[in-house]
Amino acid sequence: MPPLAATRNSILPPRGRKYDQVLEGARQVFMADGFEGASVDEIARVAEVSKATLYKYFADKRMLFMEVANNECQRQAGAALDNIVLAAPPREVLGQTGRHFLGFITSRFGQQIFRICVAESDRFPELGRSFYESGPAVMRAELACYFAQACARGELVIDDYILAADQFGELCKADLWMRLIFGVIKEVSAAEIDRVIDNAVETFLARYGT
Amino acid sequence: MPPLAATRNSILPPRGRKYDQVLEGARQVFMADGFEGASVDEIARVAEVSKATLYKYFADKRMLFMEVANNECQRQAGAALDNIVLAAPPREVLGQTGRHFLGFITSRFGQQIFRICVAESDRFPELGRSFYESGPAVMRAELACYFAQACARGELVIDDYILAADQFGELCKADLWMRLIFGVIKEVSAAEIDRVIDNAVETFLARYGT
DNA sequence: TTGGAAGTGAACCGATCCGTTTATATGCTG
DNA sequence: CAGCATATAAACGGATCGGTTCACTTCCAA
Repeated sequence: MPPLAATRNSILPPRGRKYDQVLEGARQVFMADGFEGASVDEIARVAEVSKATLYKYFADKRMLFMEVANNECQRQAGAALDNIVLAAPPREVLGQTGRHFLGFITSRFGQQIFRICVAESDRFPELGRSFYESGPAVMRAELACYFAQACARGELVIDDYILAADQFGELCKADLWMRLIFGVIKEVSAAEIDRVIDNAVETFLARYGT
Repeated sequence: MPPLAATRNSILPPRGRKYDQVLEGARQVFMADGFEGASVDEIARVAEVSKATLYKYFADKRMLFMEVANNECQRQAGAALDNIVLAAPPREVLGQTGRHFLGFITSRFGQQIFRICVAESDRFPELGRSFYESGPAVMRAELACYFAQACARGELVIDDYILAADQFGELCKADLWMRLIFGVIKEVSAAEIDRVIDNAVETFLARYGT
């Protein structure tokens, strides 16, 4: 599509502020092409905004990227583990949590944000940390919190909640994630997810269950 | 070091062929800067070779990179798990293997090659697969092989060797690796490694031990 | 209506980089 | 010494990209 930019935003009245347009366009392009791969011109085009306007709101490409990344991290942290039922028995909680977790990290979106964070964490040292704090660290804390309560109820026996949470998280990946990241497989079937999660729960409870 | 290229290779007689110089220079630069970050001029400079010579041996930058990556993968696969003693008891074998594995993936080199494979597996679809096959897949197979023998001796009870191997590999990371990749921590202490590995073995044997 | 802020499109600058070319130098072989 | 393949330095072409500038338009509020 060479020119074609004649779509105009005639339908929508004033529409959201230009700032948001830029952010949304940047989100799309960065997610699709990474940091280096994304060109500011393309972002401006997708955002249906002139490059001059873009640079009125964001000092440079790095700042724009950081803003997008932080937004994504926060959004993701929000929808993380709302549905954890602290009173339910371990087997059920672990299964649900694991499935949710695995579902996210194997999603197209989860993969892409991980890719970018890994690739760009040299250029943006804060990016990796920020992502970790608002992503994996949150799940770890929530899970540890649940473990504490389950232990109090005598349903689990754990000395190091944090390490146990880490172990469960890792068990849920069980190579599925590795093969996805490296493109050995393109997607995972529901059956594979079930098998991995069930076995993760089984192994976890073998150690920590009562 | 601006010019400084006056070192000349006077000391070494004919030295390895120019081809190898290029490959070695490319290895250094790619490992340090990634694919996009590495400039061909810098590679030629580090390799102490003219750019024209470089392009006589390699069609383009991508080809050169693939060659470097494949070499690294093979080299790494070789030094993988030579020291696995198939007759030793599980607790010992798992501990040693886990320590070796964790040592590699937390090393500067292991981190860097992982970074590059992740970042560039869009551009080079074969790269990720190649790395996986000659890296994680090898350890998985070796471990599964050991499990089979240990089961035959009644030391372990495992129905799915592959999945068990994956689980152990994941348990060995236990968030340590994640924090490294994202730059949350810069290096891991020996004590942390011991703690993670010991707990990985413990959890694994709780499920599969006899 | 008017004036100023906000937005636009396009051109432009400087820098980087890949890959090629050219003119020269070096070293090996007969 | 002659001849040829190989290597070198340096420059260049073509392309991309980040970021700026500028002349022009649109919109809104006083």
